[in-house]
Amino acid sequence: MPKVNEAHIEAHRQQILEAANAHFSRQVFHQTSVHDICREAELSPGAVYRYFPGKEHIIVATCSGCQQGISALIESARSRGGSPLQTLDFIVGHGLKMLSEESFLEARMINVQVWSEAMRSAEIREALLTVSIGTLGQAFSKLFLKAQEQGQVDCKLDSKALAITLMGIFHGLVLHKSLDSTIDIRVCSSAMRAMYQGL
Amino acid sequence: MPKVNEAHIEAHRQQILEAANAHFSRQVFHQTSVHDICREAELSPGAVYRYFPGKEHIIVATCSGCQQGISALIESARSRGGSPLQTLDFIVGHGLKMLSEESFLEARMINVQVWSEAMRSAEIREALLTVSIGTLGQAFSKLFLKAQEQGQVDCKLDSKALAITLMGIFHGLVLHKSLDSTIDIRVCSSAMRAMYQGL
DNA sequence: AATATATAAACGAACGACCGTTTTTGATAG
DNA sequence: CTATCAAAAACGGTCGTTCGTTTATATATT
Repeated sequence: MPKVNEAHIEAHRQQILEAANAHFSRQVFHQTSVHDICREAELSPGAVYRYFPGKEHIIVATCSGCQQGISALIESARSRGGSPLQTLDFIVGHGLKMLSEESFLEARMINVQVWSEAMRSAEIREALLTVSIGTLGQAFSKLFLKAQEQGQVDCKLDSKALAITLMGIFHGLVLHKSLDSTIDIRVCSSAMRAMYQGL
Repeated sequence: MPKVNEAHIEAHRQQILEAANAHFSRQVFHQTSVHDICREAELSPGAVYRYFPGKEHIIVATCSGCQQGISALIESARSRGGSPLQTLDFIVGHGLKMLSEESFLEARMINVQVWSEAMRSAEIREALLTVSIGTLGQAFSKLFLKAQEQGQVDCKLDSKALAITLMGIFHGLVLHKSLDSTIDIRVCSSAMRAMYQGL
């Protein structure tokens, strides 16, 4: 058997990760065995261990991968242009809509699990701090600062605090929606807007 | 040896739970073995299994126990009296202070773990929904409603939505503080107040 | 062009360690 | 003596991982 091309390797890694994700949304990380993942990916343990050094790395890869939704949302909000407040409204509105979608149920539950894993693994914690808090927080912070310069947000409020609070709301709502998928979180948008738009 | 005193039984259960908590704040639930808990509690497995039917029950008991802080805070806020807004400010202020305390680091981390366990165990999920979201949410909801009746909060906002959002902030901040204990979350109080006090 | 060889990938049974739980045994207080 | 509690060894089972083997294909040789 000749050496397989680089793209094929990445495809296999992706295939394993998808199989892992399929299980992670039904059972928790630590209730999912490597054999489970192998069966789902239709691969032998030997093959899986060729592409990942161990179960821990599969988990870490999963954790890193499940935050692309937020990054993508910010990117699309940025490219839309408009005033800082409009950008914020866009992120809040579409963020809440995204979290409310039925198809995001699995992603939400995995996200909560990832938080727990971060309490254990420094690597996962770093990834979370960089993306989920770093990127998002800085984006929000800048937007609030700009909005304050334009007089659209109360200057007495700390832009950093506003950013942390807004992020907190999102993460909190992810948790609530994971615990009870029947609650409607889209009604929160007006409350969130009241926070930064109360002139 | 005759049957031991009922109070003694509860004392032993508490001792085991404390030993479990000591480990849970350092290692995750599923990384701490029953033997670890036994060693910490200076008890044999046989003794531990006399007071708990299994590891799962120890985890559930821990989960249920780590939400007393919130209930106590609400109770003390209620008994203080004052206007709805004052009560809210009291809860927000003292809640943030509580979360910021160094001694709450372990409790915070365990809390995040509990959320993850709720994705797996219906029993834990129920407990969380009842206390952490039910009790707290209803308390907030009533306070907002009263405040609206008194014209202290914008009537156009949905009191339920305000309650969910405010809870979300708290839970989100628990997560943030667990990931990075250096951040200052007390500055968020003004942002939180702006949300419901923006007349 | 056909065959042989080298090499990389995949398989899957098996291993060893660990974990939650049980059971056996001994100690002790009434 | 008896009933209760605790200690400790041990058990059954599972899990992550390894490794000897097989399979498949690109390359070299004739």
